[in-house]
Amino acid sequence: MTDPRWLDEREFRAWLGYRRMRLLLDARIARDLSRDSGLSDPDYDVLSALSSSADRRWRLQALADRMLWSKSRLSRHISRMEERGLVTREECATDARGSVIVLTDDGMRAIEEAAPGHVESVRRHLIDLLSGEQIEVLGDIAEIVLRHLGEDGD
Amino acid sequence: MTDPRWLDEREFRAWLGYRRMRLLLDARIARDLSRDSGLSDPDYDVLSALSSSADRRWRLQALADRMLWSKSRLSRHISRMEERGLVTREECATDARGSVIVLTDDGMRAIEEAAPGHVESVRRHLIDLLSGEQIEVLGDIAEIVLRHLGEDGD
DNA sequence: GCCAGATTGGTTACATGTCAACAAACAGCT
DNA sequence: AGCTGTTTGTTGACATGTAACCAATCTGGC
Repeated sequence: MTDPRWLDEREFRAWLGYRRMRLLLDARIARDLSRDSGLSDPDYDVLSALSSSADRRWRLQALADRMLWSKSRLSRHISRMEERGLVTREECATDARGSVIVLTDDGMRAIEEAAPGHVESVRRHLIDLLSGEQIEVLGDIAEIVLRHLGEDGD
Repeated sequence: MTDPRWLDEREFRAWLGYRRMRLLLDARIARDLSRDSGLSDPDYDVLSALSSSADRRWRLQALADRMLWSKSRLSRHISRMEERGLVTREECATDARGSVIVLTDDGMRAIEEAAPGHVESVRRHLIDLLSGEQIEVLGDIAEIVLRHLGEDGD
């Protein structure tokens, strides 16, 4: 490899800023969420994904795919949430191997109670700080990066 | 709390995009780094921070502050890196409680060998995908968010 | 129907992070 | 000096993520 193209000042600022923002912003929003609702960030993601389904249920693998989680991670997390009564597992009617994750009434109540505060937190620490154009560009950046990651395999 | 101001379409796109980008982009860059150099992302961060010092050494607490890590996390990570010969601990001359983390020659070699590939990876999956303006805005966003997080305490 | 290979969900072993508690050392005040 | 409260780094108990493996089941070709 020849001498690499190091990051210039502006590029480095963006990269370092992204890294630090990721570290602190996510920690802050997770802390707010936990304090206000007793849910962890992953809890919220699972409940949110489940509640987006009309019948409140998902096959484990399908849910893992949608969330970009490993099966293993989701299986473990579901076990923990099951102990707290937020979700349950049911057998799948069409595939005896399958396990269907179902949002309980308690789980639905938990996400409904947590959502307003969570949105407020996201607004306070991110969205409401930015101009409309900055929000637009952030969306663009994410779209570009994600499309690129989906395309290449190397 | 009255009815919250839910995120509109554009805001939701930015927030969800940020979340997914964080998940996939970081995983991808970490995977490249590990494959090419055998270093984990935290390894790289520690080595990078240490090598930025003229004498290759930092007090543990100061290093933790700079990296925005907890003392506990850094202490544990240093122990693991010490076993691999990347860093060592020395006693502090001016404070008998203190522990000074020192980058070894092997550690310096590791970061020097890893850096070009890492920069290349960051370019390929992020920086080179974006326009100059988008890079600028990303830096702006991070600056705004980080300044805000630093200011408030609630 | 039967078999080879893929898929599904779970589990075990392990890596890594958090939190609380701790001993040792420091710093400021009297 | 002596006392008190703070700072420093480490550790034990625990929460949570990953990787490799496994048994059960499904699938498609024969």
